[in-house]
Amino acid sequence: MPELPEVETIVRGLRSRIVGATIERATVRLARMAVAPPRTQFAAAIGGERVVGVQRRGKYVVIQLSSGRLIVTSLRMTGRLIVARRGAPEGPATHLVVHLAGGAELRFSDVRTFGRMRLVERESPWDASLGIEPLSADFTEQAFAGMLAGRTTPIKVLLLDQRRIAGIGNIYACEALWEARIRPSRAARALTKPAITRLHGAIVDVLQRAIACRGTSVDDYVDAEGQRGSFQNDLAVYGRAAQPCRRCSTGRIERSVLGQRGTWWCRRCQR
DNA sequence: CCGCCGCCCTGCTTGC
DNA sequence: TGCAAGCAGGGCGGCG
Repeated sequence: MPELPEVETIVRGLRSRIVGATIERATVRLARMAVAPPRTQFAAAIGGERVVGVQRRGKYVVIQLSSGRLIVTSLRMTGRLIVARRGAPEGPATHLVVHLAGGAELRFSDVRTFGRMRLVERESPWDASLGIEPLSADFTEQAFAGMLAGRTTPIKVLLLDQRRIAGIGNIYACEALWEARIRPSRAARALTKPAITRLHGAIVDVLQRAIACRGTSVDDYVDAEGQRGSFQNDLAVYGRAAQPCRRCSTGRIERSVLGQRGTWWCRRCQR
């Protein structure tokens, strides 16, 4: 499940490998993986473009093209973006290949086929519905407090809402709430000022630590070079049902469901 | 604007 | 042991 730290790691890998390269052509093997504006063929449209930059926005990989257009990729749960030499062994479920001049290719694979690669016209407000970047200067404690004010939504559900904060997924929502000692089901508006301060800091901290570990590989995630991350070794709660809490050691990690998503937490030290 | 629900899809887990 | 049903989950469209 690529979330912000995984996508950031992928983007950094892509940046050093495909910026400056010219796109010769693309092969779309599974049509629904490639979305383009009406009456535009994705593969034909990107042929001849040059890659001028690679950015991250929330959980999206944004490849900037010389025409000013963007290739915006959503990896969802099992999507992978890997750069390889032409002819090198190919992983399973490779549904789209972008062939680059010089013999490299960008491979987009996805076992569950939920991922999408979208061609976006220049000046398009494609990310208008995405919220604040949690690692940017805009993510102040005051801005965060403003999102929570008056909301009865469980705090964990709010953390997953990409319209407010962009990039947090299930793993890091669980981990940040544990670090801040806040129960995931707590109504957002019920957080005290000290709790908001702790959670704001925990979000930034856990995301930065995960980036330093090149992401969490609990299942499918690998970076642009096909390498796994290591933050799965540092997880305090996610996927650790029935195991002792790493902080209080007497509490056992519980699993419940919030907003249709598995949620892991310590009943003893998260309130 | 807001929140909720169902759908998309396939591999793994569960239970008989 | 074998098989089918159930489950998982990010984003999006539809609905109230």
